[in-house]
Amino acid sequence: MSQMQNVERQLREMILGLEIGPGERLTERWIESRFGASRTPVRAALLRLETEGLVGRDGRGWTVAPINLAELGQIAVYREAVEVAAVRLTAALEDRSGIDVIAAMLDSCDIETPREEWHRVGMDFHIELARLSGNEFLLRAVRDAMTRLSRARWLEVRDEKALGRAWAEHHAILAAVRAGHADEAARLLSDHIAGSRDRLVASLHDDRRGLRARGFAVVAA
Amino acid sequence: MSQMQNVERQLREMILGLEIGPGERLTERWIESRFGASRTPVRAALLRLETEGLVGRDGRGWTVAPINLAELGQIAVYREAVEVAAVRLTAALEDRSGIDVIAAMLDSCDIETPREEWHRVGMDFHIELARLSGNEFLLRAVRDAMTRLSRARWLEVRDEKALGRAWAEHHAILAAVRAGHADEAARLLSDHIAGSRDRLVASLHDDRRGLRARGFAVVAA
DNA sequence: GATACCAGTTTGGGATACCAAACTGGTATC
DNA sequence: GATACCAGTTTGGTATCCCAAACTGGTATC
Repeated sequence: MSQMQNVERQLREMILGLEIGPGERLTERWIESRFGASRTPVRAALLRLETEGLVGRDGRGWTVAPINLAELGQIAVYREAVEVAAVRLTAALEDRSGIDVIAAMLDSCDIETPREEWHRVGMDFHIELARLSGNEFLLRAVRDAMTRLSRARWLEVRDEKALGRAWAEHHAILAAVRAGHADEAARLLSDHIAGSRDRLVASLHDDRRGLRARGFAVVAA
Repeated sequence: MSQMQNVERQLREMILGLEIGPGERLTERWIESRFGASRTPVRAALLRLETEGLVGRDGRGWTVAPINLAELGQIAVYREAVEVAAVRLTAALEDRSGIDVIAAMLDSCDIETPREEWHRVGMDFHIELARLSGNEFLLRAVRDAMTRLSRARWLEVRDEKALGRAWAEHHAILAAVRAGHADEAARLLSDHIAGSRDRLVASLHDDRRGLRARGFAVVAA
């Protein structure tokens, strides 16, 4: 594993895990000493994370991307477009057995499962569903969107009822795809994404003072 | 203008302009001497062009991305999803006056216009149409798709009839969006993209021997 | 007290030196 | 003639050094 990949992976995990807060300033020298790498791989890692939208430039200098409520709305529109396209492709396939693997993944979560695992599975559901389409670009788009949503979803206040509803909606989507009902799957997926966005933005909007108190930059919608 | 931006821009232009052929090997030292910059900005530029899909890694080492016919098909599906979503958003806007600017851009091309300009306008049409939606992610996706299609479209053998048909289809799409007919605009755009893909892939498939004779790597569908 | 200014420090951009792995071309061996 | 092998070269990965611009904190001036 090269130093560049090391720094990139660890820095991404620190950002997604909120160990470095949204809006925080980053200096190449701090990262250098933090990970024991020189500035060359550090700069390469920052350039990659910039294209993922996890870090941005602040004039000269780097900052961790803030939580941006307006952006969350735009991402919802974007992912709806690509996820619906992917699901329609998948519903038209002859071999849709990949669905069962995703269903099993959903079922691996129960009341005992830690929140972190629910979070991961909730994102992987959409990524793996897009993968079934066989289209690299749709898959990449969904993965990119989920990465950008990851921190916001982690900060969202979700009760068990919300988790259960999402779980049921995911299963309903799979059932429609499995049956080859493209229109129904598309409708269910659209509704799921819209509802998910509404709850997410509402939760973060209500919580924005608390988030800012934790030192997290939150850009209003 | 920083050296990194300089190298990135010039190298991108050389690749898109086919001054460096698809599949060709690149060495950091050659780029360094070619543009009079040191390896630091050269590496930064390569990392960015890698995310654009214009260069890729070949084990150790860099290569200009080959022309990939299978990829062209996947990109068509991807751009149809995002462009249709963008056009539906735009058709639902109250202020759709931006349409007129795009129409004027189309009309700036006539029989005297050099082929290079037709090529640019043909791509900018789709990019500017996506921009009107106001969604940054849809815009970025369309821009990315057009960048990846650029070289293939340049290599496509297009007669004047084909150019005229594309021009007419573009105007028809604009008219539907201007009238607020989202479904019609979506249908016209879908058909336009599918037809464009079919002609593109067919042309390159027929020409693949000639392309390879010019030293261009062409990956079959 | 407000402000303009200045020296010292920090920071990203760039250039260069060094290294290990991969590649190349030739040679010795069978 | 084919092949295994070895020294020399190339190349990307990394560390380090230098620089100019931006920032900081304090001070002198009004």
